[in-house]
Amino acid sequence: MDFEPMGVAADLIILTVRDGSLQVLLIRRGIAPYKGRWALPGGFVRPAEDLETAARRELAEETGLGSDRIHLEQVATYGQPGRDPRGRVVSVAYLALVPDLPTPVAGSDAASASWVGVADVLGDPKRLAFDHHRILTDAVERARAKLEYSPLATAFCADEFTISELRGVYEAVWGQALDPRNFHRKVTKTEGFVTPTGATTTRDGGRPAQLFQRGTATTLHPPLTRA
Amino acid sequence: MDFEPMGVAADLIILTVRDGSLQVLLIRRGIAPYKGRWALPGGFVRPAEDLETAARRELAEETGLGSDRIHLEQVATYGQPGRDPRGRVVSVAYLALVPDLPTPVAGSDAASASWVGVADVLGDPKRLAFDHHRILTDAVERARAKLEYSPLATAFCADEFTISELRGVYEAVWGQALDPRNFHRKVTKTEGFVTPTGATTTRDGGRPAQLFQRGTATTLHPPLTRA
DNA sequence: CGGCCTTATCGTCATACTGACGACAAGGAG
DNA sequence: CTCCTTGTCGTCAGTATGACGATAAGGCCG
Repeated sequence: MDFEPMGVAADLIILTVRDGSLQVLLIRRGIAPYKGRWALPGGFVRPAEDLETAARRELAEETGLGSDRIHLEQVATYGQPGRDPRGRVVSVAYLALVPDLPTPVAGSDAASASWVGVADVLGDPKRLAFDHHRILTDAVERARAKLEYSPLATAFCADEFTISELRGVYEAVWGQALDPRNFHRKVTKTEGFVTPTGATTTRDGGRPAQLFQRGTATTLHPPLTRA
Repeated sequence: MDFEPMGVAADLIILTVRDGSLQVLLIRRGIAPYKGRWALPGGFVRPAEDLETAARRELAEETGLGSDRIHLEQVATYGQPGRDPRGRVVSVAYLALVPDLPTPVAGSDAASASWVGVADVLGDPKRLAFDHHRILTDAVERARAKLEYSPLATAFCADEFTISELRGVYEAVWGQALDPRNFHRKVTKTEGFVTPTGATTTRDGGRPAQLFQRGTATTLHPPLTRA
């Protein structure tokens, strides 16, 4: 064994859909380097801790979401020398998709954490500390791609949701309007995507809509398509 | 900065298609731990080295393929405590797709490296050292998935190839026969997938076949479909 | 209460793509 | 020359998609 020891961190890209737009949870750094800049939440992996465990711990610390039901997946690992001025740090990025939280940022240990529109952040490559702009870019692209062929959009929704709410997720993530009628047909006819609960709601206004929950499918055949 | 230093390694899943089957390059370990067992090639990332640079260096050492044209992509990172009995080692896995090499394993520094059928290896969870069985599983699934929506299959082919050779790649990777006529139609009608060179060859026997090279497309719309 | 607004949901139709498979082309082997 | 092998083109029916009309069923307001 002859290796250079390095720091290993888990960084989180926590996405949600709020007010019709895709938003990411960022923290404002209180200390150098990049003091005062926005950054993705994250922290070092502890000695006896698995990578995903570290990511879930950070997620719980930042959002209060300790549930195992939160969708969390590894996106990529970034290890360019010099990406962290403090030393050689390799960062494993995890993507978390959470529903619109009642409590914006509960139990956060970061003094200033807040939801920021993804479009705004991606539009300004200098907004984020470290190489977090690239990490966010990659993570968002992953999320966009996965909506096509997986039922992952439901991870942004509450346990029960209407088809329009689900459509709202697609529109927010893809930044593109979808035809309500074709979307409805596609979603309800794709085996295992959603299952009706039998109940209805009028919370979206207009005619009462059926409520659905996530189905059992893990992939969508055939996929939904972006423009 | 308060972190536990860890070793960071780059491991390679080098895949090729030979004799109609998907094969992976493995080395037989000469030292403990797991002495005598098969393992994925790999090694520690050097202090001033980027992760992908480390992976390309290992690839060149194992196969003699130093070309930038070899397709190399990061798959995932594995960091379970205890996955390496020597200490805390986090491993970043890279998937490499190479054409059928004239020289099987040139310039290898590993005494015994060889191509092994992926199906055989995956069928025996105890064949590989460390958590390499899982890593290989993930990498192969990534490769299978990417053939659907990207022109990546061409990475397994020489610069010029026939449609049947390309089909052979799909059949080997997916382990499934495809209809030659429908495959031909699909590939030649998908914009930017392949471009004819104008030449023909009879190396596959039968009627002379047109030769093609990779096109410029990066994704296939719509994708090819597995069963 | 009745009309209007909003969203939900169903239906139609032309077009595109796919899977199954017939048919013919064009070399090589014997 | 004939057969065998592989390449390439075509046909046809079934399925999915995009565009969009039409109707359903609540809430709101006067």
